[in-house]
Formats: sequence, C-alpha cells, structure tokens
Amino acid sequence: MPLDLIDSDPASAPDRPERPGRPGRRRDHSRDPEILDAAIEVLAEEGYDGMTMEMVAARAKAGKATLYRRWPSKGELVVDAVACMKSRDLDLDNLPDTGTLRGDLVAMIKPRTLEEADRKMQVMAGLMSVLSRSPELVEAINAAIVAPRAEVNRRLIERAIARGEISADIDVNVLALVAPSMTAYRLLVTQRPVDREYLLSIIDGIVLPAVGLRAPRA
Amino acid sequence: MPLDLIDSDPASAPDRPERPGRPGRRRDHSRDPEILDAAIEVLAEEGYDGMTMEMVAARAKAGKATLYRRWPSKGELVVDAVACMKSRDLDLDNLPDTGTLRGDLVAMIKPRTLEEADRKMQVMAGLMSVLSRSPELVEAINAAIVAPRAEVNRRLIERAIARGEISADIDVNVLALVAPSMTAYRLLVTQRPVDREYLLSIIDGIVLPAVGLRAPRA
DNA sequence: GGTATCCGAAACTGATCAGTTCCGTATATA
DNA sequence: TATATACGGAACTGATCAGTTTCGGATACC
Repeated sequence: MPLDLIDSDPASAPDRPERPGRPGRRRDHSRDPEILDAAIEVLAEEGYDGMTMEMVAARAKAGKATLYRRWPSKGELVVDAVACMKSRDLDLDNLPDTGTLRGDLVAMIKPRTLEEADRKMQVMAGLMSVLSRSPELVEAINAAIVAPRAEVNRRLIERAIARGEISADIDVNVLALVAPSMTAYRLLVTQRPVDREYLLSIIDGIVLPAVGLRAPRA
Repeated sequence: MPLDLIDSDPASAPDRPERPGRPGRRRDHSRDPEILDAAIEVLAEEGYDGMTMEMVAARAKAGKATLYRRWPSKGELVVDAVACMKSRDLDLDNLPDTGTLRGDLVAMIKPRTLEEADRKMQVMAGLMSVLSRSPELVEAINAAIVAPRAEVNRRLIERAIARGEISADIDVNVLALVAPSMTAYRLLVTQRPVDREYLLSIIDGIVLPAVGLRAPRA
C-alpha cells in the first residue's frame, strides 16, 4: 500500500490557469480538467484503492501515458483532483438573506446542493482509509469539502446574532458543525439518504432549539 | 476489487460459542477469537484494502491456511470480525443514574470509552470505501458500532423525559445522534482528537440547550 | 510541405496479494 | 505407544495493477 505523496514542492498551486488559447501550445494542459473530473468520478464510485489509472484514462478518453506525463503518481493525481473539486454549489458571497435564521438555513436546502454534498461524501468515503497516511490529502479535503460548508453555517449564525435574533452567548464553532456532521454521519455511516425532511429535522429539532428559537407550528 | 461477500447463509450467527473445553476437540475453534482480534487490529491500522491475510495470520501467530480453513474469503473474515467486535465498553443494563441528564451524559465520558470509540472509528474508516458494496458489512457495523452508542443516549434522554426534567416534545431519535455524529465527524473527517473537552462542548453547547437546559455556570 | 510536438493505444515489467497445496509436527484420545 | 486431526510454515498460482516504453497518427507552426 505505497502512497508516498511527498509532493515536496510547496509552490505547486492547486489552481490551474484556464486553457490560454484554444488548442495546445508548448506545455498543453488543456485536457487536465477532463482528467481530474474523471478521477473524481472514479474515486466516488470505486474508492482510492479501487480506482485504477486505466479507469481514469478510459473515462477521460485519454491514454494512461498522458496521466503520467502530467502527474508523477496516482497519489498526486488524487490530491490534485480533490483540490480542484472546489465548491461550485456554495457561493459564500451570495448567501440567502431571508431575515430569519430558519429562513436562511432552509433556503440552503436545494436539490443541487444536496446532490453535490452526496457526491463529495462519496469521494470522502473512498479516501477515508487513506487519510491517516496523507496529510496533504487531509488538507485538500478540508479546503474543498469540509471548510466551505461549515463556513456557510457560521456566517448565517453570526448574522442572526448581529441582527439580535439569537443570543451572542452561543458556541458558534460547534453549532456550525452540527448539520455537516449529522449529514456526513447519515450518508457515510448509516448509508441512508439525506433529503429535505432529514435536514429539516436537524434544523427544527436541534439547531433552532439550541439557540432558543422554535420552528413554526406545522 | 472483488468483494463477493455473498454469505448466502442467513443462519450463520455472529455469536460464537466460547471455547468448550480448554484444548481442541473435533472442530476446534478455540483460536478464532485471537484471529478475529488480529483482523480488527490490522483493519484499524491498514484499512480493508491494505489488510492482507498474511498480516492477520502473522499477528495471530497462525498460518494463512488456518484462516482459510475457517473462513472462505477475506470478505467473510472481516464481516465476522466486525460482528464479534461487540461493545465491551458500553453496558446498556448498567447506565449511570446521577439524577440529571447532564450528570448522566458527563458520566459516560470515561477514558476507556473514549479509547474504544477511537478504535471503532479507525475500523470504520478502514471499511468506509467498501461499505457501499457490502450490505452485510453495513449491518455488522451498525449492530456492533453505531446502534449501541445511539441507544445509550436514547435511554438517558427518555429517562430525563420520564422524570419530567425535560419536555416530551423532543425529537429523541435525532437528538440521540448528535454526539455520535459529531464525534465521528471530528475523528474521521477532520482527524482531530475527541477528548473530554470536545464532548463537553457538544453536551453544553448543543444537546442541553436544545432541550431547554443550561450548563452549570463554570 | 517539412518538422517538431503531443497525443492515445497497446505491450510490457515487476510487485503484490488472494487463495491453494503440501508437509513436518504437536497434541489429544484410546 | 499408535492413530487421527489440526496446526504453522512455506512454496506456489493466477490475477491485478502501478508505472514504463514504444509507436503510429494527428496537429500546429514555419
């Protein structure tokens, strides 16, 4: 089970420039996105150990040699793929603002978001057994999957505090993790779906009561 | 990545009889516990794919052939090992009874319990990528790891309701999952330790406020 | 058109590992 | 003491897969 994700080059940015011209010139990295997307797909379906470089190449309609021309090993391709999985479903600069904490939290429940969360959790599950051996993977996952979701909740809660809706005497850091933790647990551990109903039961059964608010009468 | 945990025999009980006499007689299964324990250890350290039958055999000071005399495949050995990992740290018939919900919850925080939970989460992480392909593994994990912990919380909460400490108008099923979910998330996803302090912040920051109780002034 | 470059495909190497077979030995019963 | 059984160890097979090499074809530039 070799992993050697040493990746000793701290200057390697996870962000890649968009394709400059249309076709290739010099070092052409224009096909990187397709390959990284393919890697994420295979990762979600098969897990790290089940993923083979041939699967990724086939899915991206590329040759295996092409993968190795860009990434020195399977491990580094995976780290890169995860790092480039940045949230397209969450936009921190464009959060809902309904005037109430419950309204904001409920407004975050969108099919698109649920779907993205599910996909990310699949990827996470596939990488779980490898995490303890790869700090850079932990970091990549944290930045791409974990942190954004907690940050959304933190902002919504802080806004509710700022407008005086809820007490400032609240452990925001822990509270912001309730929903992400419980959805991850449900998806990963108990293998049951996270749907609107489950999220509402977390919001109305835990989060709102914990800050002294009540759900509207049904 | 073959798994074929078909295990089509529904009569195979996960409980094995204790060694009947001291040494072997006829079918001698007296070494099964050592082998299963070894499997759990390797599983926790290496994960399902990283675990080899040779590792398990070596750890149990057994021959690889001996493993295959007892279990038809790696997959079935693992299911059996998980099923036999029954909680020795949690005793549902002997729960703390301090008179308050907070007292009971805090009394559950014991070094022995924390350690066991950590070990079980390591095993869980190692099996995560395989879960989606093995319903019997999901079932075994659920019975051995997931259900007992939620059941403890459920009983403590229901007792608090029965004695009138908290309102009966509470979503017990969801509330009982808060602590297990958040500890699993912290251990598995963010790779940070679950210590007494973190558990107290869950109890005092989420669970108690959610049922309308306050933590004692520090 | 000529040339240089990157591409995908495919064959190849070496290592690892699930599962099998065989063998010499230890032990318990009789 | 003789016999039967299960043991641990070691050698073996077959499949899979990371990573490498080669090659013929496409495309961009001059």
